[in-house]
Amino acid sequence: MSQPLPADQPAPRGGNGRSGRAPYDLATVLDIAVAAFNEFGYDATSMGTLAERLGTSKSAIYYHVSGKADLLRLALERGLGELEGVLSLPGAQEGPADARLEFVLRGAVRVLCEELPSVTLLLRLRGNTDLEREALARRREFDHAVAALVDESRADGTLRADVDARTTTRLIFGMINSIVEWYKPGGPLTPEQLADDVITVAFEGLHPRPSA
Amino acid sequence: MSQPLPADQPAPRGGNGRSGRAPYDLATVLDIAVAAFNEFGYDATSMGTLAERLGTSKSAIYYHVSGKADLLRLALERGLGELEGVLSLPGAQEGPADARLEFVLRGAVRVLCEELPSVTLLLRLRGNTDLEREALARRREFDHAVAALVDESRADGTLRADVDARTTTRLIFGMINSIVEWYKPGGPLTPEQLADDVITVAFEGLHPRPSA
DNA sequence: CCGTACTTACCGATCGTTCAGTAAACGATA
DNA sequence: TATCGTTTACTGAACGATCGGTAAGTACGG
Repeated sequence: MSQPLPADQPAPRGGNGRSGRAPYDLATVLDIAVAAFNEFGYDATSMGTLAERLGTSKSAIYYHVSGKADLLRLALERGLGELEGVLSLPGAQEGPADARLEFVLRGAVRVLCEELPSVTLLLRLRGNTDLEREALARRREFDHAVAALVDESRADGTLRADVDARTTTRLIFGMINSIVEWYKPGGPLTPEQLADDVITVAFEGLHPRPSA
Repeated sequence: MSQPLPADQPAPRGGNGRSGRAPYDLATVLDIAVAAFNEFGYDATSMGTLAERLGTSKSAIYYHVSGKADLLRLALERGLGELEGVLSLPGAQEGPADARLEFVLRGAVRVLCEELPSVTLLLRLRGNTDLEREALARRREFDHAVAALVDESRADGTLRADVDARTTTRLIFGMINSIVEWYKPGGPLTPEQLADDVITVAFEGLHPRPSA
């Protein structure tokens, strides 16, 4: 059960024992679980709470997943997969370094907004277990790829060189990653508009430009 | 025991029962606890782990504090107090809005670096208990004060107006708050240098300026 | 009558916390 | 200086609650 990410089961229709409600599929259980993990924190979320929110018993969850860690694994896989996918897009591999950097940053903002719950979970990991440490390692690889683009852009003269490259990368990621703390999908701010704002603030700063 | 923050007890000297080691004071227990909370997360840190790191028994901790929540409360009080202190400094209350904004942002960076453990704890709260929610409310008040400075600066024309003020404030805070995820005190990067870098990136952006 | 999707009942482990007891140091007294 | 009572700073065992997870049984559609 629940290995790589089935994405969609054949849409079960029948009723369960007690009521006319449709049975849960893995996606539903996962959505509820990730939402709860983000609300209370992974460790502070009990399987009992999850069951309560699903309207079932604790053990019913174990029919769909092998355990609490499995829920975390599936969620992290979704977020990390999408994030890594940005790097393999053509816009991240062709063209001048600063254009690729902007493309990847825009892609990161887009994935953050589209996969908000799972990426939120990913960004709050503490590395307590092997599973968490593996996810953090993959996240760090993504950071390194962006850091490499920053280095290239600095060498090209399209990025300022009076601030340390490492610091620059971290501050920019800090800005982007903080989106998960306040962005509400469906609100007035679209992911595209937010990406524009992030790029504007990151590259041009808060001070008004004569050229802009 | 352990009410507002005694700051320093009269430095006990005697040995305890089992060895020649000096007894712990509240400050030591608090330091170890906050470090562990930041490493594993508050909920994932057990009193047993704390005791192990202190080299004592679980119950010994209860001689110094009333419980796990008390350790959290004391740590949050330290971080919040320092952060709020920045707002009452003269530089935050006199002069043009953009200068006050820069002063507060520099102050926030300084407090983050100086009180790294307690501020880190503060920034990772999920609001599961009344205690946590109260701390989050105080943190939000600080954010609002900065947002007001952003509004003023925009009205003065010293901050760009083509990005939403709320978004601006959040992105800047995202940048600054992310410092707790990677800053190592005692390293080559001093708090002052870091504050300079933050101000540079925030106000002037990553693109090189003709004027700079 | 078989697979699906649960149910109730329960397990051992661990959680934060409490409690009774105590060894060592200190201050006062004689 | 020897003795005594108090305070300080713990120890070790145990508490009830809750944790993640399991075993066995079962209603229902096909």
